[in-house]
Amino acid sequence: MKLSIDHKSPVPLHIQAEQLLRELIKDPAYQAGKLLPNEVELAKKLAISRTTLRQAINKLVYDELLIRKKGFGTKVASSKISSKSMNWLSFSQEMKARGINVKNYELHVSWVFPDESTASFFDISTDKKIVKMERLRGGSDNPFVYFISYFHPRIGLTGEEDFKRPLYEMLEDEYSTVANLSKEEISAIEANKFIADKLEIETGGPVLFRKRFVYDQGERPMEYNLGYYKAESFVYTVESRRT
Amino acid sequence: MKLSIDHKSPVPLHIQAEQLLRELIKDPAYQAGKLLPNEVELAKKLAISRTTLRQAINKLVYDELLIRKKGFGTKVASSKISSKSMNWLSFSQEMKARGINVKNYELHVSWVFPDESTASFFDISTDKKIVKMERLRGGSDNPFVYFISYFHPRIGLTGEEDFKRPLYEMLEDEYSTVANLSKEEISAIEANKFIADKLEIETGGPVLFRKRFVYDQGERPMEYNLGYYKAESFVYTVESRRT
DNA sequence: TGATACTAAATGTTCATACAAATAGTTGTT
DNA sequence: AACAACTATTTGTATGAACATTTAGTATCA
Repeated sequence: MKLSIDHKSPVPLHIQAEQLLRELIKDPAYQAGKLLPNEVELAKKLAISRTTLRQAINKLVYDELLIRKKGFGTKVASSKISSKSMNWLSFSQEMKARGINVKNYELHVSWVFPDESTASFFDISTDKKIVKMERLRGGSDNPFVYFISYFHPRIGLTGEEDFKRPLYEMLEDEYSTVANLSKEEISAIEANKFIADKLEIETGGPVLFRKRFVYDQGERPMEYNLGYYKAESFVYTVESRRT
Repeated sequence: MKLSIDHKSPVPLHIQAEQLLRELIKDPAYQAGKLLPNEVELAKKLAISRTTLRQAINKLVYDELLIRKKGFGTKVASSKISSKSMNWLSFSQEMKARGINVKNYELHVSWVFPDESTASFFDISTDKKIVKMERLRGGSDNPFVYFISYFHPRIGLTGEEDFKRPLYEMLEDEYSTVANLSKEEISAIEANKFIADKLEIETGGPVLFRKRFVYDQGERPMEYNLGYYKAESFVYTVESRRT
């Protein structure tokens, strides 16, 4: 563990300083409430300007890892929150764990032009086609979720893959692409006619809508997933703990 | 609405700039994706240094209200109200951080007999009254969430507390009760007549429903909270990472 | 047509410097 | 002992300057 700054590295100094601080504050003394070295001294020691050092500290303050007190000092925030929920089961695995047998009602793969928001997330242009996958899935009696997935062209999907396999397993095996981070947005919406037909409910009825932004190991966007869940049949659970 | 900086005000310039930007980006043109004026020009126009202006912009970028793109420009991030770290911040604090003024439309505290599931969660009998709090809250124009909270008798609430204060702050200060673990269930449901009336929507319309089971440091149940969010106006966000 | 090279414009990084404001402790006074 | 005034330390605010890097479009050339 290097606790110094490399001025020749292409990595910006404030990023290096931030990482260094993240290591530094693991020290039990700091965890116990000891004040960090003051900014002027620390900047001098690291051979960077106070401005640059503050940039790093600010980031950690934003992230609620550090607390500053004007005229006094900076210390580690006591009870840091970590709302990391483990939600890394695939849909089919998740259902299996609940004792529900997943049935695929529809599966459709196509090449389409991405819309604005999709292109923006992938950071590509809108006039280059990408792979889109649509799936209608559910229990043995009736469908209860409609998925739409878009994949980043970087992955190299052809559209001819075996999408009946668990998706992330296939991506990992065949394309060395591993999902690492998922940002999700859950909301309640009215079913439009299309979705209502698929889920066999009434138009205007409640639907749980989940957007997933999935990133690979390099924090690069890899999948954009939309899920429309029939209300009542799906509950999203989250567990978060103060540590 | 003043869109200029007062250099004589005791309010720091970067705070003023931040507030000014929050107003500025309400402009439909910016909401539609128009780039903000570039930093050098804008700083000159506001008669502050670029460094100070960047400090303000950085704050909004961190709050996910703005998106910067190196070599190109800065624009508004298109997204709705979300509850990113809502898990551990109070509702009002979270809204405040996003520049939304929270209004309390209704507040009602009462002593009631718990129903079966509530009593079961608290592990108490159903013939002992507990404190129930109901709140209708929202923005300046209309309500968008209805909360119902039940508290474990162990806490010792009298029902006479100042519920206008941030809830967890009050519980910590007055009753030494600290929330430590939260289990949540999110689903989409149809609004029944009662909820529809409160949220000013149609009966049967979509509502995002969140159940929270909150535990204290000793993992003992302390609060049971039900939240009914008006659809479209609320998005629940979760971020999870493989570790 | 299509690839390549260039360029203006914008954000990103870094520095040195100065003064303001709050804190916690110390010193002085009653 | 209680209160007030002072002080050293530390973070907060603000400036201006310079150069790096990336982007998106334009111009050039094969």
